[in-house]
Amino acid sequence: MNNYTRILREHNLKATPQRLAMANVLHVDGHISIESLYAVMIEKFTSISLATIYKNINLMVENSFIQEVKIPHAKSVYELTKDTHSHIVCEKCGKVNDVSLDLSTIIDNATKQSNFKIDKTDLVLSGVCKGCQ
Amino acid sequence: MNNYTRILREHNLKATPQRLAMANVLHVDGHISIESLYAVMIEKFTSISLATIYKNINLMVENSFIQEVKIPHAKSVYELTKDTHSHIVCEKCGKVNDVSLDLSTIIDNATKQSNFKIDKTDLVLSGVCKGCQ
DNA sequence: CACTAAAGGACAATAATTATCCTTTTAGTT
DNA sequence: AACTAAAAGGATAATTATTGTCCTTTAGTG
Ligand SMILES: [Mn+2]
Ligand SMILES: [Mn+2]
Ligand SMILES: [Zn+2]
Ligand SMILES: [Zn+2]
Repeated sequence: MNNYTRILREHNLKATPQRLAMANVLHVDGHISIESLYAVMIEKFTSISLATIYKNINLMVENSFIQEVKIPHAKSVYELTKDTHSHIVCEKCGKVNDVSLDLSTIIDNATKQSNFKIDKTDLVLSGVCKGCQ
Repeated sequence: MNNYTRILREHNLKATPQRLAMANVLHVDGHISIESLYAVMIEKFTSISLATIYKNINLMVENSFIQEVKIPHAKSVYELTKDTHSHIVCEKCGKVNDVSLDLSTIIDNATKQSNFKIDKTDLVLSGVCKGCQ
């Protein structure tokens, strides 16, 4: 039993071929939009329904197996949940990369300033990647 | 000629009553979703079309007169463009507040790590506000 | 292998956003 | 103030994105 099968089962989700393939695409591509995911999936499952993609994406998000990343002026992408990290997106080519940044000082300041109890950060940096400069 | 009239004209946008009212709502409410904005606007302009709201929102965004703020697990809100700042949203009541945070160190680190030329940050902190704790 | 709940697929329904087309208004210009 | 051209508004159709329904198939369990 592979890794994704186990994780899906832990959330009482059946490990269907479609779901395992989705997990694999997410693993390989890293950050992918719904429409790109569908385009890749339909290669392997010629009759997969877009509804299946949506239903599974939503289930996986609810179970924190994957996460949505909202990108300025672009469609959301999805990724397998991993340790907290930030994102950097290229305004030219749209590439989305991970960046590991320590936001603890920022969170401390924001806590003082707002009196919120903060438990999550979503940081997306925008700019131009090496290749596009 | 009031302030918003002038700003709209600078962008070659006609200062219609609808647009001035929208700007005013954004000024008063701070961060507002399309549907809330429409709900407020229709009080003043009983026959305003939702298409007018969308068309104006899009025009104003294109002209950087306003900005979209994407919120995790919720609909986007819009605000008048002002100095760069971050946002903090309450997961209980949905309230969105501004926070002024110095991200320069973060940007430096991210630049080193990614080799991107960074020109914009979108940071949304999530948590629980004072009133909801 | 048999059984049952869950999931997939086709497609209808809904929600969100944009486009079209005609009328009205704005921002000048006489 | 009346005149005009371009822009914007409103009604509504069209498109796009997402969700729901319903029936068939499959995964997981014994
Ligand atoms: Mn990531
Ligand atoms: Mn703000
Ligand atoms: Zn690039
Ligand atoms: Zn709250």
